[in-house]
Amino acid sequence: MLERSVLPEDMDVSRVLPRSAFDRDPTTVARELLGALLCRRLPDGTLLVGRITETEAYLANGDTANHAHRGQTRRNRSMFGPPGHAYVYAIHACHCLNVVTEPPGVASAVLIRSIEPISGLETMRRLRRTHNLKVLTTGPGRLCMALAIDRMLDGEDMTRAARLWLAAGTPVPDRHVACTPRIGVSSAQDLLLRFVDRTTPYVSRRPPAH
DNA sequence: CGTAAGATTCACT
DNA sequence: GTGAATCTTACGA
Repeated sequence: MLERSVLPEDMDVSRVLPRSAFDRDPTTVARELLGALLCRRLPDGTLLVGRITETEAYLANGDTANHAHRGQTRRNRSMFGPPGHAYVYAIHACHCLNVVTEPPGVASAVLIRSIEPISGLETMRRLRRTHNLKVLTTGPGRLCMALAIDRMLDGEDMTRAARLWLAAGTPVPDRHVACTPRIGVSSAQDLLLRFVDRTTPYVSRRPPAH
């Protein structure tokens, strides 16, 4: 299959999201990140791009699923820093990527759970050791493996567009967005803090048809 | 220092 | 759907 070498007009990875985009409550940021572009520059110059299709918000207050709900530790330190930085942690044998939200001292974040692969697919396939598009980047651990994201990128300032950043994409209209409970967390199942683009197959779990 | 618990994934039934 | 793999972190002794 041919590598897509030129991105579509509305997928300009230089439209970097500014810090103000993340200095807001995580629920709003999670919703608005749907459709944005997750961009990764590898040490050899390879550019990997995916369109965000699934996110989750983790709240600073009253959210026992938030790693920071019992205070700062070595692992979650990044979440207490400025908005727009990455919080990357390891779980089981995988890594998960979050973007820190709200001002320093307010420990909230948005977990990026799935992307639709846009550019750099051959490299992603090699990193993931699969040719199956359906599972290439659908799931927080899978997308981190596909984009070579690990704890080295914890704390990275994503507004500087160096190794890892977010760029504006095509906004996803409300009628295409489903809100569901978060995946893999036992607490707070009553909160609808997961946001999914219902029109794409590139998500970890499809929400109910209606 | 030992142990338990995951914001997961994969192979299987 | 179910269960096992896998491994880092956190926390208490």
